[in-house]
Amino acid sequence: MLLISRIRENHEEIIERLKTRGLDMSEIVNNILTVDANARRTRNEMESAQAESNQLAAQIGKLIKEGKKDEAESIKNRTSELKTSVKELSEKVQGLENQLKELLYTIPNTPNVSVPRGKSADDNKEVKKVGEPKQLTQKLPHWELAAKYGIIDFDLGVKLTGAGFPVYRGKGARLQRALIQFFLDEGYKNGYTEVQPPLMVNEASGYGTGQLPDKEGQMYHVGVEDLYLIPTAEVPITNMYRDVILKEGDLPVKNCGYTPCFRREAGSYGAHVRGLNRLHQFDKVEIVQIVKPEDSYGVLEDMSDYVQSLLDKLGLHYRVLLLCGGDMGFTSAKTYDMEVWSPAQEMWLECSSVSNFETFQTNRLKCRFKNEQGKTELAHSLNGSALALPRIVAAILETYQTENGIVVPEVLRSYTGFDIID
RNA sequence: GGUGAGAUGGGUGAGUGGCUGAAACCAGCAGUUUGCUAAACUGCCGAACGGGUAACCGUUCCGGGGGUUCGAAUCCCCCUCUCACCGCCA
Repeated sequence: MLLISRIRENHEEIIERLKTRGLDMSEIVNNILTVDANARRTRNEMESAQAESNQLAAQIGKLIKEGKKDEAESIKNRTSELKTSVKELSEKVQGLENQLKELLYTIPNTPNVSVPRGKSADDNKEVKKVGEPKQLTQKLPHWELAAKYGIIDFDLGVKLTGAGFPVYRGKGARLQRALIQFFLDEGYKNGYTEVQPPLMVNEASGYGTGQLPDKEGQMYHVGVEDLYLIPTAEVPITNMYRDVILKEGDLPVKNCGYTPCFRREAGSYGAHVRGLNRLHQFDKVEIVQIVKPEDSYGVLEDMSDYVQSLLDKLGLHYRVLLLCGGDMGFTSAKTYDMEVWSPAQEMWLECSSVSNFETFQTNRLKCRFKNEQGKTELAHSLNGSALALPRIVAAILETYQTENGIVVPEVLRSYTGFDIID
């Protein structure tokens, strides 16, 4: 949620920035300004009525103590008048403030100045490409390799649960576990504190990171207990800092965590969801940072570099995209996507997304810190996948396939305990 | 699932109708003093919103919502959550 104070001060600039997303929000922004002015004026009226009423109530108390009952009674008439007008005004204020909130919820984050204009993925800017597409003598897609070596069983998952819930077995399961461990160890080496959060969250957490109210349909809902299965570790890990005032010395907060992620992915179908490309349950290691505002863009680059270092170590061909305004998430001010090359499908697969949310999340979360002047100030929040497993597994299987089997990348061997899947 | 207790500021925890935005203690900040990785003493120390250049002023907030009252942390109703004991159980 954008800060109302920022809209008051810089509404022209905000409208301009939002054009980067291909949106014209001028009408809504102007609407907000009117409603806000209205709400403030009404609130002022209400507060002065309350102030008078409070004062009179204090007087009455005093008079009663002094035994001047008659005087007290005469003042009571005036306070009951005030009481009704306070009630009316407060209802009006509440109405206006709700209206304001509704309007604010509809405005996405303002893209940073470095974000390119654009409407769709076609307008994303490739900022880096590392490696070359692997030249393969055999070129089987990962789902065929998975079947050939018996490491991932999609049909069995359908039997147990449904499409999008694969069963990993044998070396497939070990490879999964190796990747998770590798990513967590790398995170630890880079100063991230590991967290094992709950896999279900309550409604308040859903609102905190913005999954609720609009993206309700994306999450699995456990009705009996009214809880949601997490779509990403970002939800519980970021919500740890909901309603928290950090000390300046606590920043930067650097957390990483492995969790399974659950996504309904309603409406997805077709060839691009084949195999591991899109699942309802998948594993991911997430990194989250809470930082001082002036540091957040430097940290975004650090996090992006860190994610790239993982892909480098795995020896995969990848590229880094700076997302254009139209392709960025609602809450992000700047996002880099990392896409890994799938040599058999001959397409790029998104495997990480690193974003700076500035105060968009922390405003709703009320995640603040006390700055040097002793003032509480909203922190900036960032997160990124480091990394999401399925597409990495797909890329590894396809990239390292040989006639003799799939060669395990060097860095994983101490974790897997084997160097070839055959 | 059953029974009982509770929800107060960064933490512990007083407070049963006006003098309480809230005692005390701890933590934190500033200073004084003695000086060796510290003690003693003094002062400050919640948040949000609005107004003012500022000092400052006003309003709201004691789990959430509603009610009684001139006046509610304190009384009444509803909800949520937490804890303890019992039952069940990885």
